[in-house]
Amino acid sequence: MMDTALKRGTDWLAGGGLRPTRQRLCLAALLVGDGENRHVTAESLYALSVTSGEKVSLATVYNTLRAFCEAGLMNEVVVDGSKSYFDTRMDDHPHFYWEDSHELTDAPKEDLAITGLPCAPEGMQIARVDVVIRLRRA
Amino acid sequence: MMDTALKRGTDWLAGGGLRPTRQRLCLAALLVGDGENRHVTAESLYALSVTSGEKVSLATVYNTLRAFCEAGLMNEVVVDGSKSYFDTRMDDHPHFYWEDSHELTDAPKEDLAITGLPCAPEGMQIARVDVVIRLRRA
DNA sequence: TTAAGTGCAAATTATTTGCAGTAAG
DNA sequence: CTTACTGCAAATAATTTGCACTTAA
Repeated sequence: MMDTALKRGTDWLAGGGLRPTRQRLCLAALLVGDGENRHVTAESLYALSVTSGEKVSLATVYNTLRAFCEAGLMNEVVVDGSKSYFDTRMDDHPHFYWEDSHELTDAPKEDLAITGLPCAPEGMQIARVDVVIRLRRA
Repeated sequence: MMDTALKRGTDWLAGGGLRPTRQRLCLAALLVGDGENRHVTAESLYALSVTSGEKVSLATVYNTLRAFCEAGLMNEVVVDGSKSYFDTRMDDHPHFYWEDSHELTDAPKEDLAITGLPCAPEGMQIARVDVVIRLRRA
């Protein structure tokens, strides 16, 4: 009997039309295995893979995260000039960025709305609107 | 008679309580000399200094931009994981990020409003809300 | 079989730092 | 004077790439 995390990862990969290699399955299971959405950096996902016993090389983690984004399975979120965060949740939603711990989490979307968004300039379209709520210790 | 750009730069520096060295005056004049607000990267400001004839070393441009931010004269804006942008405009306002040219410009603020912003979690306060409108060629 | 995927180590890019020299107060 | 500031070159940090090897289809 196939464990749930692995199955979820397999399905998720298939959804992106990506070839299910050992390393991709491992990372997919770590990312979506519990059905929750997750925010990682290349470094943090690499650490997870090491802990899980199925180590994937750091370069491959980078390449794989990029592949997942290109396949439309994840989004890259930019909050901090120094690192890239990757989010398994695909709908447009705001983020909390914890300035002291450098962590990224989802912010409740429910009631948030942006009104009076400027029109895109001539010949351009709005690809996405990123909203990052920066939190500081009170 | 002191030229306007230089005077503006001098006043601006004084406002931050920073010692007016040759290099800081040069960069300040390039940044606020025309009274407009401006978006630069360390690299682009360095290039400007070279063109202006008053070259400032790249490392000093980095250190100086950082000093200007700490003095509350500029803000760092994060849009792209690979570079840091610095904005001379200090009020909270949205930005346009041109995905193909990697340029950052101000978006009209007038009518933009965010409603239903989630409350800051326990013990935290909202330091800032960054809104980046990503533009793509239509 | 065969093109896509992988690991490693070396290469890049953006940024920071150590330190000896220079200048502002 | 004396402490902050500067420039350079070397150091870091995050990410990418070249290339020989492995593996899914």
